[in-house]
Amino acid sequence: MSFPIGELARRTAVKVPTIRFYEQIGLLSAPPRTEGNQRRYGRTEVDRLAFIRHARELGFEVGDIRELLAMSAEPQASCHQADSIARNHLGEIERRIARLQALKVELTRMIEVCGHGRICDCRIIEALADHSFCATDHTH
Amino acid sequence: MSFPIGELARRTAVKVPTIRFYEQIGLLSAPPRTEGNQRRYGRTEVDRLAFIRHARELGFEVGDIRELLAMSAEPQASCHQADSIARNHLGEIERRIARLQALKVELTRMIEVCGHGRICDCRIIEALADHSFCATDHTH
DNA sequence: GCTAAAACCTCTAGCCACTAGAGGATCAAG
DNA sequence: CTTGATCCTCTAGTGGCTAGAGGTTTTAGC
Repeated sequence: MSFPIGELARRTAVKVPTIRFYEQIGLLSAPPRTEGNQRRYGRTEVDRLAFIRHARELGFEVGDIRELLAMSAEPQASCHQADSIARNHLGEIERRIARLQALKVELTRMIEVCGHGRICDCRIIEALADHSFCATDHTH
Repeated sequence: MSFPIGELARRTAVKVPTIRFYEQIGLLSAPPRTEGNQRRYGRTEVDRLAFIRHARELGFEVGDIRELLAMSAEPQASCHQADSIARNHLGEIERRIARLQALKVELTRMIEVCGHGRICDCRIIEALADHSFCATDHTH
């Protein structure tokens, strides 16, 4: 019914120092303590921490998670905001994918033209030195 | 022929504090100074910094760039190492793309099932709370 | 009841690649 | 010789943890 931090870590697959860190930044509230000052957790914290972990795995930032948690505490409110956070995040991920794919094209091209000889003939170093060799715009 | 840090920043589109930071971590060597202790740069530094910037834009880490710079200083050596750094980096990018695409699938699915009603009916919050709703494995 | 080991505690510092700001010196133009 | 832009160093902050020091509490076995 009441267990220490290591057990919470095992149940949620979140490391012990990370749990303490989440408490420090206010994602988890401070749990009751034993007389000897050790944290004791219950079922509630397992659920909340699993939620946090899952959202982090999906790439949500801590700020987003904070808002999502606040929303889930108000089940009568509109879910419009949750939807909007998720959509923004999706947009961000799509932008990252696009950028990485541009980089991939460029790197592949660079590697293909490598003569596998000496540095002085190598197009990799040359391509890095001169942006004008590039086909795509990979500036931030 | 010899210009201050702001001019180097303008020519390479690298910010002034970043240039000083690169000097601090040894990516750029310390340039000569005026009597009044201000840095003065020349053509060499423009090229080197442009190389660094381009490699960073392509997502290479500072450690990689250090090695690539060392290689470009030895034009007679084999370019095998440069090739290997670039290939590793490409692999890393491909892994990141794959992961982001899995996240995208999951997020899209989450957003589609949002009922646009109240939090208590919203599948976004529910999906975040329970990993078993997920179709793909997006654990690290 | 006692001992030993495992788990817990707090606190500080480190990671990466910068970025921001304070507080002061120097430079170039007019 | 003044003014304003640019330069200097230094410290601290960003995000999301992770690692380690140095010490205390808990728990299991005897």
